[in-house]
Amino acid sequence: MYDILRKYIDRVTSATIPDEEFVYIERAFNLKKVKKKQFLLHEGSVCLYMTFIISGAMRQYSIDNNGIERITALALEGWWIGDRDSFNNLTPSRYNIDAVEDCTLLVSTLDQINLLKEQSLTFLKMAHILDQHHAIAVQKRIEAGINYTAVEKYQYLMEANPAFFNRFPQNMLASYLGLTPETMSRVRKQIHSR
Amino acid sequence: MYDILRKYIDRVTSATIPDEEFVYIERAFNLKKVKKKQFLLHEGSVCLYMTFIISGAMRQYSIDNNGIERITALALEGWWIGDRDSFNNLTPSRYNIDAVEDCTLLVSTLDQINLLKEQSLTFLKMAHILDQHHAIAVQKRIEAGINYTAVEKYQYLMEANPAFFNRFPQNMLASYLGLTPETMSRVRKQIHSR
DNA sequence: AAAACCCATTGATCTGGATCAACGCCATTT
DNA sequence: AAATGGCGTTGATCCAGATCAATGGGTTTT
Repeated sequence: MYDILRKYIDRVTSATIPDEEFVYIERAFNLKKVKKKQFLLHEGSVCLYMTFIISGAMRQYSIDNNGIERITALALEGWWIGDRDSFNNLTPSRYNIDAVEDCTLLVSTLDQINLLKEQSLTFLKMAHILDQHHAIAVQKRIEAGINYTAVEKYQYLMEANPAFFNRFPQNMLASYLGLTPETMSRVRKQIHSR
Repeated sequence: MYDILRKYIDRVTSATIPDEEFVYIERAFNLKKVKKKQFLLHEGSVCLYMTFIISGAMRQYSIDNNGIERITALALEGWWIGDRDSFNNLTPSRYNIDAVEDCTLLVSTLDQINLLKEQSLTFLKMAHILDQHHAIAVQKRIEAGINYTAVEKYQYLMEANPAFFNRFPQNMLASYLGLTPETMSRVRKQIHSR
């Protein structure tokens, strides 16, 4: 299990993490399995874990004033998921996180992560690089959300995260893009018939 | 000039940076003045500077396929501005950055920043905290862009960045929110008449 | 001080995507 | 094998916000 995380860290940092350093990482992360539809975080409670997905698919969403789900994040194996704000500041989260497929996870608490950042320079470096990647990806998502038409949003998702289309149902993708399932369906038809 | 940056770092890190460490920071940043409408970055060229604004107001924007400006970022004194993607990866930027008011800036190159992160642990810590803040702020902007109505977007901006309203013209705020100036004007009227 | 802009405002019209409604197809239950 | 419920599709209608157009005030330019 842990070797998947190990390979991931090596890849992100373009380095090979030494065994004696990886020991700290193993110690900081706990294995956790969740079944489909099981929750990792409930709205109103503090997000206690930063999670690395070994296998499976998860989603993060909030419930708006009209009671409908707004998906804010989708994640597959090799991705991180968690509410950064709640996790770092120990404040109640506005989000729910649950499993879309059965998942194998590696989870770590804030204390464990903070300790780890002091113990492993490689992990600190990885965290920093991830923040950069995150900032860039998120920048594009902002522009898509504000400026793009429905068709452009669909195309942006196909380009940015093609894997999502095989793993998440249409209605979740629609919610993630801020579209209704009906519009999503029509866009899909329009694009594939060309 | 530099003491403004110093106070900023102290505040963000909740610490007092020692003199001997701050010397490195002074060395890494250069003072730069730009007049209103002057450019700091042109679309197509690499973003060479990460910029801390001592005084003044700046904007970042791109030009869409129809030739209209899409403002992606607005920034005032005490804020950072720059295209992270282009800056870190030395790739051509899709954005323009120019001054909305006369500005006094502290700028630093990628090499200088990287060196500085090794020299000053406080600066590294600050960069890390800023990334956290950025991630949280940006999360809200994504949700606003995707889910909010025009009125809600206006309210979100009033809450998140009230200072913008005294410093940037309405049409820039409209572009930043993904609205037309006309809609912005109507929303404004509607909200203030209540 | 005129001219030329820039910017905000208001009105009229148009349209992309939401909403409402109905149907059919699979999967999962029972 | 029947029943149930989730999911995608299609059609009809509606509406928030865009677009088009005109006006006037303020500020910068000459």
